[in-house]
Amino acid sequence: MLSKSATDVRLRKALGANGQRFTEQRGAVFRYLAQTDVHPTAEEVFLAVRQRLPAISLGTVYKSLETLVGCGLAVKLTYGDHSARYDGRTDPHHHARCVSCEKVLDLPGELLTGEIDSLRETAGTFTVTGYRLELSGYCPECVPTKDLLVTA
Amino acid sequence: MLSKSATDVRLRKALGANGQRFTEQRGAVFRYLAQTDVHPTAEEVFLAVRQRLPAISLGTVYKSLETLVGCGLAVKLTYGDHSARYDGRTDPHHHARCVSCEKVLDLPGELLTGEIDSLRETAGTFTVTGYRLELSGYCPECVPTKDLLVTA
DNA sequence: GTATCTGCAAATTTTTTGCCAGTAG
DNA sequence: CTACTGGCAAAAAATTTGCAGATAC
Repeated sequence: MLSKSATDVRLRKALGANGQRFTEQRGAVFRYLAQTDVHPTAEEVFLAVRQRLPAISLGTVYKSLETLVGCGLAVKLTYGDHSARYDGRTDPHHHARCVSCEKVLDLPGELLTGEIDSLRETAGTFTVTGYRLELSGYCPECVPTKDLLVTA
Repeated sequence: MLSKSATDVRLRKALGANGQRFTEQRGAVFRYLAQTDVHPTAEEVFLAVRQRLPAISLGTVYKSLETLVGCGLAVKLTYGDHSARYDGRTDPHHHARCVSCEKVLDLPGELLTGEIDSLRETAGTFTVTGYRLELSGYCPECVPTKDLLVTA
């Protein structure tokens, strides 16, 4: 994990490149995203960041998250039924989502780079700029018994 | 495309297996989903189905779609910013989403079955039950010029 | 006949927006 | 200085829910 100042430097640089300003709020949101691996919702980011910055509002968290996404410092993920989640890791990797507790785990990425390239060809006239791969299933804590798996 | 009656038979069978009843509304929603390839939102399904069944309500469309998903006759997809979309194709295939017009196109599937199996191993103690792969980019109608691609 | 379903409207949930005061550069 | 931002609260958008009457089986 990067130190606070290194994280801030990265943020300032990315914000500057996009004509945006560094603020304490954006710094706190980014610092939280960069050091967690739980892929939090906007609400969860709000609750966490509020402990350090009690005056921050949920609206500001939404605005800050969108700013980070716009600067390429975070990725916005959406899943089946619930609210959007944000991922501070921008290097290529995949996700595994637990259909029971909705937790999202990271998987080692780049495994499919070659396969994606061949799929890109099958896409024909579609211009591919990115992709997303996600496994679904049960995390270790939520694995149901065999019986439940069959009947459910 | 299946005839209306064959589609209905499939629906009745799936509903019955799940202890649910066949209704005109569910039939109309499923028939529409089964014959389109546009991955409509609930609202779009509502507008389309209402032409045949003017009295149907948006709430009923939401309920019907969830019922279909529960019976395995449709898949619910969610994307970056907008509302959920429903896919009546249940055979394995992938999607390509246009980041400009938000259209969702189908891609030939099963190309990655083997790769997913190896990824499954890297998932460790996570029990994989399914996966989703989606390319993002520009559809033929929305491809920006090279200049725009560089600066945007 | 009776449990399930529909239509309607109200309620929830999630996210966005407008506005004025505050602040970064 | 003077845009760009944050806080607040209202609004919008998407989806869910409760209930009384209608309907499938």
